[in-house]
Amino acid sequence: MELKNQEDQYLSSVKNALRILKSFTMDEPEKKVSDISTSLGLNKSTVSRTMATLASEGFVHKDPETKKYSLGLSLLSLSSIVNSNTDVYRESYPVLNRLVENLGETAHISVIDKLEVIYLQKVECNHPVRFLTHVGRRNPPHCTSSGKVLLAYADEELVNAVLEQGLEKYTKNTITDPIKLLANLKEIKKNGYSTSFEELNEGVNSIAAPVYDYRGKVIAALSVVGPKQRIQSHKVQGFAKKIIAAAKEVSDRMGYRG
Amino acid sequence: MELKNQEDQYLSSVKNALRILKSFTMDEPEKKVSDISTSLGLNKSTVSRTMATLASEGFVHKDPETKKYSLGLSLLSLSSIVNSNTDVYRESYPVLNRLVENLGETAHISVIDKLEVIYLQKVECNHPVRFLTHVGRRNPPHCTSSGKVLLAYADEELVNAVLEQGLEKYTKNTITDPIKLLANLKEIKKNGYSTSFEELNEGVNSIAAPVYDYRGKVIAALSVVGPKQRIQSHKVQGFAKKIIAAAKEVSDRMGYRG
DNA sequence: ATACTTGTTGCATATAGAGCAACACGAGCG
DNA sequence: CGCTCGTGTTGCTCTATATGCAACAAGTAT
Repeated sequence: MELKNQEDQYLSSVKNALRILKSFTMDEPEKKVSDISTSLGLNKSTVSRTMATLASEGFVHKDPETKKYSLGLSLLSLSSIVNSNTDVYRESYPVLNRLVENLGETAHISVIDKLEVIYLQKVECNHPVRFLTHVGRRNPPHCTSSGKVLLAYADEELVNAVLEQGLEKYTKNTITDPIKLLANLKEIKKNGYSTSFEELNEGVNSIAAPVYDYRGKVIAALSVVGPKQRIQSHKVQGFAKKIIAAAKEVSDRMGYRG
Repeated sequence: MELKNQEDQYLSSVKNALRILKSFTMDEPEKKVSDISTSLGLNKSTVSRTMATLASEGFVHKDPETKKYSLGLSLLSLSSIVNSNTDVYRESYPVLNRLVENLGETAHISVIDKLEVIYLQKVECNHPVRFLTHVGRRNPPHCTSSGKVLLAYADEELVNAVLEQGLEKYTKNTITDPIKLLANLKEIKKNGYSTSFEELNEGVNSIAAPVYDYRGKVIAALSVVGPKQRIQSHKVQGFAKKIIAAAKEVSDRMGYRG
């Protein structure tokens, strides 16, 4: 008998519901039944009934006036549980706090999930903020300091998968040549930290260092982000030293011995 | 024909999946298939297949070593979208920042959802923190300053529903007598702010004020929380004045004219 | 006023999903 | 070390569910 199709073993109506949830984005946080039906290729009665079920458990909320759906507070509740169980989340918090006070810039902890960088933890500086990042946000790995440091220490197959999905150009500084990216990753591993100079957003620079677990595996990145006026090229060495030290401290608290 | 059972119109396999997700708690962030099967009354093969489907979309994660499931990062991503669409979340942020700098204590924005208080926004002070609250956390409304201020301005039917679900005692200061709570709510409405003196957690005090939307409806609470050594009874008037002013400012930014 | 779009819901039908049983694997115990 | 028990997976069967169609209601646009 032929090998079973992987998709055949999943519950299709549950899949529908999850795909509907994931269709909401920052750019489109409110959606109509008909829009979802069109974009996901599902019958409008299917979408309507699935939405009613999601709403009954608080996963979406229907605006009674506009009839549009948005994501519901049950997701917020569950997300607060996601992190509570993550060692790096808890152990990094005091370290990020001190780093932010020390450097005066916003700091994050992030990991790679499904070929993207996702921010688990954020401690903000006192400067007026522009919501460039936030916990839960996903970003491409090839043009963020977090992403590049995680790729530098990652398995070759993860790196290859990222290269295969393409290196999208976000600014004039984005590295889109695979050969140049691989060279950059090698340099990052040598330096022990990575940088991104306006590679994802104009005017925004960041520096990141690897966080190790007790087995010596790189499991997260600790990064600092700010405007290029405050994170200038000539300051990078001093910032990097402190960021590496902070990442080392988080690693130590994770049971790393190196 | 008899009136249709409300539950009959929901998709049962989607309901199962959502109930499984909601079964995870802070106290039990990791669960086994058999535990979920027992606690939710579902067949273990049903739970197993539902979990596999949830995992395929990143809503849960299976630890390959322990075989235990925990909530996945897709929930974190989606939760970051939940708030981006909330006016009070965006408008309150700079106000909370200034208040925290001014008072030196942690501040929140919260709302009532399904008879519970849920924290939408949190700005932390520089004191060592104990993770008493976090965004997404739910708390009972009858013994938190946020909850009490929201109840004070709420419809009678919401207040009655809260009374009907019972007033659980958390500390020796928790108000468990409905008559006393209603009297307290009346006083809160008169004063324009509420307090909680160790009513939910020992040693923790908080003060909250109502946030209005453009129609003059109370849609959120702005609160400040800290240890009783720093938020003492004799300081409440001074703190309350600043908290009311901050809540007023958020209300103004929401289009409130009052 | 009419036409169109959207969302809901009754109904029919096909199949998906639930549950059973068997199996594989690992843990615990004697 | 062998046996027992618990856990999780998966093949299979059967029925109840979920999907889609069509009709309808309501709102919007012309």
